[in-house]
Amino acid sequence: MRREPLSRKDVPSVEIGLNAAIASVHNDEPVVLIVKETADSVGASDSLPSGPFSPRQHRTLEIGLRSWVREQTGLDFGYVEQLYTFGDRGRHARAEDRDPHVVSIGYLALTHTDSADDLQRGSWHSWYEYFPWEDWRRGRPSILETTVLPRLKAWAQMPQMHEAPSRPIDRSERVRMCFGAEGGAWDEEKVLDRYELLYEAGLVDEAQRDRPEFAVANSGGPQFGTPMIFDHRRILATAISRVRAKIKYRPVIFELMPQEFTLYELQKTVEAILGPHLHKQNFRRLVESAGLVEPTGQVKTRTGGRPAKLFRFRREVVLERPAPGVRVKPGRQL
Amino acid sequence: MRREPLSRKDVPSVEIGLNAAIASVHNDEPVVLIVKETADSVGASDSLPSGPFSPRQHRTLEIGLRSWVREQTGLDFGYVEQLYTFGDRGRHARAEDRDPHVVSIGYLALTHTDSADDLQRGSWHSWYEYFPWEDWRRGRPSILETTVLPRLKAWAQMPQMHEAPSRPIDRSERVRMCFGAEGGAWDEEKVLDRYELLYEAGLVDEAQRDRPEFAVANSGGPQFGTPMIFDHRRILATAISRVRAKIKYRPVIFELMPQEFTLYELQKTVEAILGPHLHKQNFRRLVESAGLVEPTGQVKTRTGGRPAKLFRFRREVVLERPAPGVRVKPGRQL
DNA sequence: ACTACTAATGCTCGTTTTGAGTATTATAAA
DNA sequence: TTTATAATACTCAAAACGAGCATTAGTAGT
Repeated sequence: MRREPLSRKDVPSVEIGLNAAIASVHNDEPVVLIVKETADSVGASDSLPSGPFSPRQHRTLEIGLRSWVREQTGLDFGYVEQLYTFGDRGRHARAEDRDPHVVSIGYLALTHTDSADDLQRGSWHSWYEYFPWEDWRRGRPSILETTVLPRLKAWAQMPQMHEAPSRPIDRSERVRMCFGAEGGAWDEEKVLDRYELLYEAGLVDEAQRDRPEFAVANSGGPQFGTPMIFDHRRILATAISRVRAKIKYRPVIFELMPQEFTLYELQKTVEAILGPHLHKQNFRRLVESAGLVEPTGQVKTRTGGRPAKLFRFRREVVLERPAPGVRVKPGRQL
Repeated sequence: MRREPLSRKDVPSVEIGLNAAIASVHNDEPVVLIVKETADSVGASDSLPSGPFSPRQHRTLEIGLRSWVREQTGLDFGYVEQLYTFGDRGRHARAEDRDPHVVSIGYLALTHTDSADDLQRGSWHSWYEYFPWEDWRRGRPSILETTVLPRLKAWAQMPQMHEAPSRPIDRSERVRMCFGAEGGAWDEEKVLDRYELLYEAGLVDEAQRDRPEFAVANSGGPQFGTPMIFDHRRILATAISRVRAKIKYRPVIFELMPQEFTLYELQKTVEAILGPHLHKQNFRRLVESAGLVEPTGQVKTRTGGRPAKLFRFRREVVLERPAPGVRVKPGRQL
């Protein structure tokens, strides 16, 4: 039968939280803008700039987001895109905690900053404080062998009493899929999948916060990255996944660059995001032949060697090519 | 200064609408599940299955979505993913209409159906009823030359009084970018961009519904596709964009296939989604060498020619490859 | 001024992937 | 048996890619 319009009193209404993962790169280190927020009972937690959406004051969701960020940090950013809408701040948070229910919408913003920009509040933190296992800048991070994989394997071996016997993929398979153990390839885009697996295994602090009944069995501790308030670390993981995927088919990398840059600076920025593994000459061939950049005619000296030509982003490329981006192949090996 | 927690009475709360664009393919025609809904004042409009999210009854957003779809159509689907959260049902709807404010979350579901499946309510409609300019199955659709592009070009020429003089991209550029006029390539993924441009130009009926002051100047009429209730056509456009993009790097196409299928049936399904332009022999080489499928050993006779081997989806491929999908190049020409 | 060092840039080359054919084979229908 | 139709097999050139060597134009030190 057909659904009757709900009367005014029955409209189920919820609060909407807007959250911004604002990413930048500071001398080859990928960073995110963090504010400290006082959560209930515990001390100040790392938090993304965020605030509730109030339709009376904000004409659109994005305007609301920008005004919260401005108020909390003083930053005005350019590029922003919506990431995902999460239905519960901690996925396993118990029902009695959720009244009123909060739905959080995560956004990704990209911005170029240099030391001249002053934040009123908040500070830039490396991504890898929150996701140390994602830091492949100096090769495969040792935390994988010493901590992450052993704990995950132990979890995969645990008897699973309350779960359906015919799960589509079993725990070991999922560990292999997310972390590329035993011959599987490491996929730098699976940041969210890895975080969610660690959450499900009860290893990240947020899992113990949301499900205290598992705290003893699985004490994770700080070696699983710095925790964040509510579901903010999950939003940040989503943001990192999205940037890593998106620079391959959209020219969003230039949102992180100054107006003029050398090709090597561009490569270093890409590598800060994806992990370092690009062949310098081929990278240059790639971005030039794709028409992503054009020389400004200027050069930058004091590079330590031969002066480097300066380039700028060719905005017209979006008119010419269907999927302009730094088209590095998925799943290259390092 | 820091944001104080809002008191219970001040919590700005909104209604959340859950909307499902459920896609399938019925003999090489891409279809979406439509229900008829009575909007205020006008008659029954085409609508996506949808309903409000009520946290008391639905543990997660997705569970809420599934239960509305089941109630309204009797269908249980498998694969679903979130698309986007829209802050206003019609983007330019006037403020006084939005109380309480509705935020709609769009979902994409993919399902295989055959004639044996019976819907309790609702019916399958071709995508192209709503987006005739997207129908490239018989070459470039004539509606582009006869109707869409002339009207858009007229709009691009219009004096733009109230707009900022330094718009980053002007109207003509945007028409060219979205519709590939004058040498630009047609990008089959830009379904949403094209719909939003037509909305902004006041050509689709929804624009006139939301902004009656433009109705006279821009009467669009039914040649711009069948309109839908609220922002449902925008959600459908988002869904089509997403499927068209996603089958290229994730094996979601198999959600639309039966358990066993021939390679040509698979190709026809891909072409139903993307437009028909694939080279048969190369398509076969592509999916086989990517390990996406494996032969079942059976053959299908009465194909009209030589019997075709039957294949099934190799689920293991997601463990092996970082981005398994039908990796057709972006922006191939037909 | 000359030399050593460094990083940018230019170029080559073998391999892989892709696009576009032609040729062959196994059925159903006439 | 013939014919039509599609499935399947194979070929080949062009383009893209990965990896390396070679050259150049600066800086810093003598």
